[in-house]
Amino acid sequence: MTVPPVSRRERKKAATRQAIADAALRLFLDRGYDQVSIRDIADAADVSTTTVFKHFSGKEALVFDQDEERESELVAAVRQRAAGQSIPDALRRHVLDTWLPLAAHPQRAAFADLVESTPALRAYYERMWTRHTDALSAAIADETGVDHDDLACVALARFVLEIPVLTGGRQDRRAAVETIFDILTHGWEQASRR
Amino acid sequence: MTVPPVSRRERKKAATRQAIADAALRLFLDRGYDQVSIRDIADAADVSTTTVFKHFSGKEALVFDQDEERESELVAAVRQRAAGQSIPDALRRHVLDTWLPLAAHPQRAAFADLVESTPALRAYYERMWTRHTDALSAAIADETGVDHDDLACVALARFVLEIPVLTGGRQDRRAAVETIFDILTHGWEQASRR
DNA sequence: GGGCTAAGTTGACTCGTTGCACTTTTTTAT
DNA sequence: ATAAAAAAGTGCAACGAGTCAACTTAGCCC
Repeated sequence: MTVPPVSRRERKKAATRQAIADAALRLFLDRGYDQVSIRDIADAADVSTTTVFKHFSGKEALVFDQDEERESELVAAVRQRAAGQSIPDALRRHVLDTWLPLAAHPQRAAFADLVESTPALRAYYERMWTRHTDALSAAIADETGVDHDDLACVALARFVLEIPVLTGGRQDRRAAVETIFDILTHGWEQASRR
Repeated sequence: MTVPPVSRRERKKAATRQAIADAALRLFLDRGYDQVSIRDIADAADVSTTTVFKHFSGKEALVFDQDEERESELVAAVRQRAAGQSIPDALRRHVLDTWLPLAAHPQRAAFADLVESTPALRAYYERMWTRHTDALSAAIADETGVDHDDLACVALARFVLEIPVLTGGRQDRRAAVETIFDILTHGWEQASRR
């Protein structure tokens, strides 16, 4: 997975970052997002408030600690897809194989509740995904051999990234993902038939 | 359009609201969103900062003064569509006829720049539209005769509401809207064939 | 050991936003 | 018409998020 930090300095840095994230999540789950101030978190992690912001870009980022690398995985899923596989199918596979397991984690229930019940976190969560629209649509356009800002590619990318939000809180997530991809696949085939 | 306020009180209220919105827009276009504080706006409109928040829910809402009634129009476009017209076609008509003229306004250029160049405003703009997902998808589900939380309906609603963001800043907006609806229409027909 | 750099601290500050207590204006009921 | 209720607005103080600049500390490298 992630390479363990080498120097003592980097190890300590990672440790404080983790301490902050842990304290934050514990307090959030305990009291609710809005009832916890940055100062509370800093105190619990035994650091100053400014240090918190040195490690995290804002209060919302404390909740979604393990982001990153999703974008590159997504782009890779398109670029290195099996020969003869269509782009929507490659994305479908990737979503089913990679995103679904994440949502299945057991302790995820309380976490999902927290996000769902806090408007600021809902908004941040949505943006987190759609932020990758440009990278994904560029990859799709490249592989399709069309212009980089081709609208059909942008739309496909955007709609795929909308999946976590749309399927969130459903009982049968797998079926939900399939439903969306049925729509996207047929729409896409039509659009690229020109 | 909007009925003129009846009582003197409502007239005055509307006047101060307008004064605040005008001052805000002027200052924003002049100096940029982040370089203008609520206190600046309050001073320019000659009211107190608390009064500003009595009229607007937050700083971002000052920029998008004329929201509202879009949701009901959208729902009506689906519910009262011409006999024999499919739901995606009705939505396509509504988007082309109602949303495109709005984007064509001349003074809209500087305004669009402001929104585009300010992350907080971009985010607010996107939420503004997707906020209507529930109402629209409920209408679609009703008209289709399926369950209220049918995923295909939610997806269609969401994707339609994504159109302003996706087509923003394109040279030929009309063509862009048509492209998206081509995708959605074909996907939808497939999904509802069960 | 000594200099360099990055992590962390401290405290003051800005800004969005809310709560509270108070005045003024408008509406409504008597 | 007048008193009471309701609504709009004001001023002020406060809170929390986030930034900034100056400083201390600790790990790194020669």
